[in-house]
Amino acid sequence: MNITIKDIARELGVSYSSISRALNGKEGVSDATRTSIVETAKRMGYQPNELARGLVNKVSKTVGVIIPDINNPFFGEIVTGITQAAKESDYDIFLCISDWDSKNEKEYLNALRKKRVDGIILKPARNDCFENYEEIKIPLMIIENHEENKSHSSVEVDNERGGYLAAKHLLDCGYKKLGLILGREDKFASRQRLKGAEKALKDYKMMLCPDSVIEGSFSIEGGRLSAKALMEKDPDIDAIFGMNDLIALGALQYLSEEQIAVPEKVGVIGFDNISYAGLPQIELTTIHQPKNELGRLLFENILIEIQHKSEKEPVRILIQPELKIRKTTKSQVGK
Amino acid sequence: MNITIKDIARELGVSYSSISRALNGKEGVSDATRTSIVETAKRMGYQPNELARGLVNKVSKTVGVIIPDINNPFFGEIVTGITQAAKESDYDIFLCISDWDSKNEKEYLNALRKKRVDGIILKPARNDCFENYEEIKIPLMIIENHEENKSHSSVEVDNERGGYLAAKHLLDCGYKKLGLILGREDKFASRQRLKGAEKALKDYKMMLCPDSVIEGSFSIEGGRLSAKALMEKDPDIDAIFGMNDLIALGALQYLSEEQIAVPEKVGVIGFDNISYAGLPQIELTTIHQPKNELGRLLFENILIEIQHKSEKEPVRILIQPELKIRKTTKSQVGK
DNA sequence: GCATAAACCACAAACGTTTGCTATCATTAA
DNA sequence: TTAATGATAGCAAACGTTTGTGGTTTATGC
Repeated sequence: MNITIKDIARELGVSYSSISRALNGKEGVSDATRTSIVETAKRMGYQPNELARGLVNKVSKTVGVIIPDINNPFFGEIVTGITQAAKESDYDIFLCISDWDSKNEKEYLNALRKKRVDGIILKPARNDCFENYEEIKIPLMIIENHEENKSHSSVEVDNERGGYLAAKHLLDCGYKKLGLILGREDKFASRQRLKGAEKALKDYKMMLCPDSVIEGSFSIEGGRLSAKALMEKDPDIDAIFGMNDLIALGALQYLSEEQIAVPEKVGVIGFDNISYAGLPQIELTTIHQPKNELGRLLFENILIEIQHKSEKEPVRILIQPELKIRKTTKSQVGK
Repeated sequence: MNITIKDIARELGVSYSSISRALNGKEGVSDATRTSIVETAKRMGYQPNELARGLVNKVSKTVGVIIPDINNPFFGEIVTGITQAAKESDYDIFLCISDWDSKNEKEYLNALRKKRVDGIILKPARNDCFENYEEIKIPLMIIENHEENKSHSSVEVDNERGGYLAAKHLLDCGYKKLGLILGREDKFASRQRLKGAEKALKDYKMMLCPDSVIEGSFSIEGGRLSAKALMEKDPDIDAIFGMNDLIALGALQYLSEEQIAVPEKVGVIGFDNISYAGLPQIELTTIHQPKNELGRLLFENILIEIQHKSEKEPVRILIQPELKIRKTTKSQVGK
């Protein structure tokens, strides 16, 4: 059995309210008793029961993080950023993997409510039914929020701008016919990036034909399959923009299988800049997202929401992405 | 404020003990009151306070997981396996990242104790001071336990066998002079793998010269640096065995920078078989560990320990690794 | 030496549950 | 009709904390 405040009280012959006050640095105990309490608490190996504390304080010093997939390094790095920031504030995090399934997401949301977490950081499994989040009365911080959800705070990269940068780069390289692979798991972010890409094309007086846009899944295998479908439908495509690096990696895999030269015949660009994209064997051109920083921001802002729970306007923090040119695209012409 | 059992009791005019019994499926309430209770509980959106339940039940339905680095896909996949298994048993997991630092590990261990987790799954940050774990009176499941720690259960791959398989494969390919890069973060696993490698060499009447064994860090950059140091010290080395895939990836990076042909001039083998090792651009030969399964086993066994907390002999579960031949080693001669 | 204030500390209620015990009531058997 | 039985339901204590209130001691000033 764990030793409690009462054990210490009995040991020292004082009331247990004094123990609590002494250990929490509150006034109302003399220095003498305080030190003796602190000392014997340490000697007896006392560890406060956070469940009991949480019950009376209504604070659990815990936040929940719901992400779709920890094996996607994009989320891995975000989680790293979150945990680093959390540790500095003595928070612990519940990790929940939704596997891109809103049913799981809902179940986790419920579980976290029962565990009385102070806040939740969430990447929506499906970015369309954010009405679900309304009934949660816990501070919520959303990773890549849907445009129309004005009632929750969020942190995200400027997806439209990222899409613009990617497409513009491809065109600057001299590629003529772009193929896009969207992610079916996150239609919203994908569409924003698509929107940016269309803007870039328009700048160049070009248009996207519907056949050049395809939807696949956010994984290497998904990217491979989609690239295959895309190229078989339209062999003239000479550049592929994958909505995340995993998809781009899959496209690269398909092209290598078909022995299509990259970047000469076909250029490839991704999104996220996961660490493996920088490997010398890969050298994927991509749009960089500052993932660790994103994680920190997420945690720091949920902390603020927790502290000013009452009323605070939701914030929407937008980070600027950066084009990271590597070797899966040709060097830009005329530069 | 969250609605409680008392609110329901007031609403229905029954005592709150009945509410508890009804909602937990215990006997002592008639079917009629039970259904009416269950119904209004749902209607009012009641969510039990798990902190309060934990306080009286002394069970939090929570396990802590302490790993060094979530960005290493090896741990990412283990965590995935753990969370999948945990979800099936309605457990939530606290994720803690020790960053290979035992100070952090200790702090997390303490935090988890305070939060009254039911069990802890832990990859030691330094596999040498396992005495620390003695004082924790919570069921513990160790990932790759130190040989001499007999007092805690563990799950691990047969590291010695894995090292043997790796070295034997290199020799079977015709490589003559092996260089090994150990991981300084996990000296114990590294040494076991080294031991296996030495055994293979002995089978071939060969020996390892001390200069061919170097210690680096478990990261791509660490592998690159170590490979460089190794080859500069002894340019005759024609095969590198990295103690994890990250190190091997770093070695590959160095070799590519120096334009040394892989696998013709130098062969490379890793350990873990992280997903990126199978990419067509990489095709790293490695020793496969069934990471997802490992995660499941870890959770299933901690559950058993939790349930039979009293006295149960610690178990040591050993999984067999498998050689995964790809393209960073020559094809085996005479086969 | 006494009144007053300040400092210290103990008591008890509260947080939201679970659960052993007891009281009530209806049912059944004698 | 009565006593015994069994099913329901309520009471209250407990889990380990925090904290408002009030009581006791000590110091302070006159």
